[in-house]
Amino acid sequence: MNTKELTKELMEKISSNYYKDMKLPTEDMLMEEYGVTRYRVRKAIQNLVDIGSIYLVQGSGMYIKESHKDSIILSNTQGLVTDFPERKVESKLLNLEIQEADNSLAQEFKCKKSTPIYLLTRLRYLDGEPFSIEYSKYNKEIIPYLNKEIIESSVFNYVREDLGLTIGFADKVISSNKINKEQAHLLGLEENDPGLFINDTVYLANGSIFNISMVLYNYKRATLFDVANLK
Amino acid sequence: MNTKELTKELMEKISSNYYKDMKLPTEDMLMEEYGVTRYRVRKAIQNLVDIGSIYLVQGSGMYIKESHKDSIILSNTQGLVTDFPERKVESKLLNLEIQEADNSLAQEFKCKKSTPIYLLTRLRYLDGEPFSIEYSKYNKEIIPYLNKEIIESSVFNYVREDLGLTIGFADKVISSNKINKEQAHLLGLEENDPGLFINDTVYLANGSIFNISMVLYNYKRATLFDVANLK
DNA sequence: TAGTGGTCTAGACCACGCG
DNA sequence: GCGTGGTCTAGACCACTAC
Repeated sequence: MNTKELTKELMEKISSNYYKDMKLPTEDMLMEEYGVTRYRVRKAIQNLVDIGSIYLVQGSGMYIKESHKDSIILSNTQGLVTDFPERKVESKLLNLEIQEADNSLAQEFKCKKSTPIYLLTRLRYLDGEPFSIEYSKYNKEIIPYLNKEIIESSVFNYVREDLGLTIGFADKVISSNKINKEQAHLLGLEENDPGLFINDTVYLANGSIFNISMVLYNYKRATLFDVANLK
Repeated sequence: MNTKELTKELMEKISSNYYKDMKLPTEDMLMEEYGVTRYRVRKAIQNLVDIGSIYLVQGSGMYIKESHKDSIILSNTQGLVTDFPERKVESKLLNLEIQEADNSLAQEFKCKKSTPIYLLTRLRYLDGEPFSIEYSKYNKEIIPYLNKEIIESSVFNYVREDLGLTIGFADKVISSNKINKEQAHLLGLEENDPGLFINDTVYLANGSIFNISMVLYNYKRATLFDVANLK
């Protein structure tokens, strides 16, 4: 059992309330139970800490935190479909076009000028109610083909599973601002209501930028979760 | 040179543009240069990745990202004073009282009922302009004494340096909502303008909760930054 | 294929909490 | 003082990029 498998195993045990005293077994016990070395136990444990599932106290033990399953967990958000596996996610494509990168786009994507870029807008629903509006740009040299079907399910899963690419990380800038009349209409809100915005720049594992998005979340429905390490 | 010192050293070199090709030396070179083992080099590097200073590409190298020094870096925000060392941070105490924990407060703090709790409100200025309003609660059994002077500088620094306590981590829930008339007046905004909210629960390294806050940021001035690991 | 970062082993010793 | 997690060493081998 490698680190990834062990992480998954522990995540499942935690979310199914297997550890009723809200404390994990000690490192030594996990090493023994799964027949792995301390390195793997600690790596898997670190993954759980990073997503806010548990916290560690030196000399004492590893404690399970309350679940934050209704929030978007910033440190590893993989898209709505993956973030909320138990809920109904639907997407409606509002606009799709291809544009050649001008200077500004080329700079954002760190690509050559006139590289083709997909521009698209999606309205996303969670449990049947409008949840977010997504204004996305994809480098077409990396993602050569997109269609309505892919866009209305999960672009990230398509990139990973069908294109076989490895997504690396995303830079996220979070802010709040007033929404306009059109956005309000789409989300079932009023003009000038608050909007929760995330500007994403998404990198493949090889360092190239394949996606830049602005996502506007319905302020009545979306909350974000993060853990800050202050040691 | 231990991991902490090496991390600091590399952070300083990065922020002073020492690495002009925007790439760090290889792990082997850093091991040699600082006379440390690979373990420490990789730990220090990981710290830089976590705060979004650099990103790593297997087989290629370690690349420096654009600085996000004007955003609050969520993964290690230590309070405004520490987050913006080059800018002027001022705080005005609006309210300070002590209250015994009722059932609800006791549950939040995981403390006994009737534990004394400090309640305080601060208006915080960045470079002379109103930046945020902070509604904070501190467990008085852990932080036995607070006064105007401490509150108007940095409570976190007081906790660390004067009380000698080690802060562990903070859970953060981020949302957006309308602000009320009083909040608008304090921040120089209009009633029902958007507000960027963070609800913090802050733990000591020993696992006890010493601080719970709601912070309302001026939506025209504050942005948050985070890196999501998607591998 | 050379050079880079990623995973992993098998240990040792340290720092902290808790009884 | 014992048991817990934290730091660290000195290696080995793997996976990926870039040429």
